[in-house]
Amino acid sequence: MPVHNADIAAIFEEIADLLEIEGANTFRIRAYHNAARILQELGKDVRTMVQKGEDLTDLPGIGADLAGKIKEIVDTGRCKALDDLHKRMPPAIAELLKIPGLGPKRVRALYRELDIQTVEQLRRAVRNHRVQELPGFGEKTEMHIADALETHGGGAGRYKRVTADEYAEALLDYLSRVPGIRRVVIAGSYRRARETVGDLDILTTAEAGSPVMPRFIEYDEVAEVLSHGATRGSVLLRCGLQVDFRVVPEESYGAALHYFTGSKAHSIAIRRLGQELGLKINEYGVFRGEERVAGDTEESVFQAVGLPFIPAELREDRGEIEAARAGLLPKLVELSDLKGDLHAHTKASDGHNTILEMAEAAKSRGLEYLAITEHSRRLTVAHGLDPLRLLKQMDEIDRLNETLEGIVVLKGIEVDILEDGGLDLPDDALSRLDIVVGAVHSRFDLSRTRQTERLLRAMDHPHFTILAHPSGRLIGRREPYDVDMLRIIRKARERGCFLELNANPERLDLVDTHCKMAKDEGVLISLNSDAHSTLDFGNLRYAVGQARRGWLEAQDVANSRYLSELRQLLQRTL
DNA sequence: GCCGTTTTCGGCCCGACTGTTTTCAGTCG
Repeated sequence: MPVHNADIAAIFEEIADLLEIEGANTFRIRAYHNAARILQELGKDVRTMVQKGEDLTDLPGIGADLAGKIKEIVDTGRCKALDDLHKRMPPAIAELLKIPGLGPKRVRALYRELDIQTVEQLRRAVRNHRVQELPGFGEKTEMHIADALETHGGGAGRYKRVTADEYAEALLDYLSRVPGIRRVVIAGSYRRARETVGDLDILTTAEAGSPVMPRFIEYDEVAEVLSHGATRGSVLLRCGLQVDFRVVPEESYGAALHYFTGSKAHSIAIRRLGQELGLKINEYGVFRGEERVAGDTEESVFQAVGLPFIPAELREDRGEIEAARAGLLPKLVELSDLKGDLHAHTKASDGHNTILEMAEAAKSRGLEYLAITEHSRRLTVAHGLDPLRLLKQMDEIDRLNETLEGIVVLKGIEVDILEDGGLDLPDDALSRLDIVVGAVHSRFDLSRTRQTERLLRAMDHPHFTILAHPSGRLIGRREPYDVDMLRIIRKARERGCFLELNANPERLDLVDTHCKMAKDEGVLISLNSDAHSTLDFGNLRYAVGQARRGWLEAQDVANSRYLSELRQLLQRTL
C-alpha cells in the first residue's frame, strides 16, 4: 500500500487530537497539526523523498522526531506513537472533538467521569441527563450538546466558493444598507480565494450607535444565532453556512482585516515577528506597550514588522513571509492579464451556444482569442466530434474569422486520452488544429503507475498542446486520480506543453500547490474557462484566484500572451 | 515537538463569548 501525504497527515491529526484529550503540551499538539498541514500542502510525495533519502528536517516544522515518524509510517504503514495512544485511549474518542462545544477538556471529563467513548454513548448520556451533573457542565451546556448531536453527521462541511458567493453577495448587499455602516468586507478563506470555504468571516466598521449587530442577527436568512456580543456575532444561515461577524473601530480596520483574513498559520507567524520586535499585534492594531503604532490599514501592519504588503491569496505561511522579506514576492496574475481562452465548447458537442455567440461573449470579456475545443468521438454522451464533423467545424471557423473583428477563433479539440495513452482522433485530423487539449474522461481508477504512464504517453504525441483538468477531481464529489504530478509537469516542460487550470468551479484543477510546482519547474499554465455557455466565461475569475494562490504571475500563464506570441509558443519542438 | 541575529533551553499569538462561575475555564476563531 503506497503511503500518501494525506495518510501521514491523518495520522498526525489523530495523534494531535488524542494528545489534546490527554492534556498534553499545547505546543506539542500544534507541532503535529502544523506538520499535517505542511504535508498536505507540500505538493510532492514525501514517500518519494524518503525513498530518495532526502532530509525531511529541511521542511519547515519538521524536526528530527517527526521526520523519524514520517519515515516509520512510509516504511511500515504504522506509527508506534499512535498505537501507544490507542492503548491508553479508545480510538473513537477523537470523534467527540468534532462536536461543536466539545473541546479536549470536556471530552476528557466525559470519558473519565462517565466512561463515554463514542458519539452514541454521549447521545444516551445526554438523554438521561447525566451530563449536566458533571462539574463544569450544566443544563445549558447539556442542551447545546444535545442540539449539536442532532445536527452532527449531517455536517455542514465546506462550501464550494461559487456556492458561498451566492449567499455572500446577498448578505453583503443587505449589510451595506444598514444605517451608519462604513465598511463591509468578507475576510477569511473566502478572501484568500480558497476553492472551498467553511464559513464566511465578515468584517465591518460603523459609526457610533449604528445598529449593525442587531441588524446582522435579524437577517432573514438566519436560521440560528450561535452567539452575539457587542463586537462579535455568529449565526447559521438556513442553508447551513456559518457566518462570523465582527465590528471594529475604524482605526483598527487594517489590523482586523489582516487578522480575520488569516490564515491562522500566517497570522501566528506575523504576530511572532511582531513579538521579536517588541510589538503586540491583535485585531485592534499593532502596539508598543500601550501605544498603537499601526493598524488602520493592512499595509501598516506589514510595515510594522518590516514587510511589504502580502496579497491575501499568499497568506498560508508557505514561504510568503520569507519571500516578502527578501523582496521576492510574485506580482500575481490578474483577470485583466488574460488575453484569451483555450478551452470552450459549443452546441456541436455538449455546449449551449454557437461559435459566434461564444466568440462575442469572450470578446465582451476583453479576450482577443478563443479556442473552440469540442469533445472527441469517444465521448458519445457529449456528442463528441469524429474527424468529419471536426473538419466541418474547422471550415465554419475559417469562414467566421473572416467576418469577426476584435477576436480570433482558434481551431481546437478536447480529445479523449484513451486508456493506453493514445488519442481519440487520428494524427492527420489533430495536425490541422491550432490547439489540442487532451483530457481523461474514463478509467479514473488506474494504478498510479499506469495512470501516469497513460498521461506521459499522451503528452508525447507531437500535436498535444494542453493537458486539461490534470487531476480529474471534482470538488467534494470525486477524488483526483492517482498520478505522479511532478513527472507530468516535467514531461510538459520537456515537450513544451501547458497544463490547464480549469476554471469550472466544480473542478479548479490544477490545485494551488501544483500550480506552484509547475511554475517552479518552468511550465506554463493555461487558465481555461471550459465554457459550455456564454455565461461560463465568468468562471475565469475563480481560476485567477486559484492561480494567485499558486503564486502564478502573468508570465507563468500561457493565455496572458498576445496571440502572435502564443502562436510562437505553440511552435513545438518535435 | 520545533526552533535559534536573545541558539541546545525556554520560549511558543491573542481576544470574544458563553456558561457556570463568584473571578474564570472552556471553546472557538
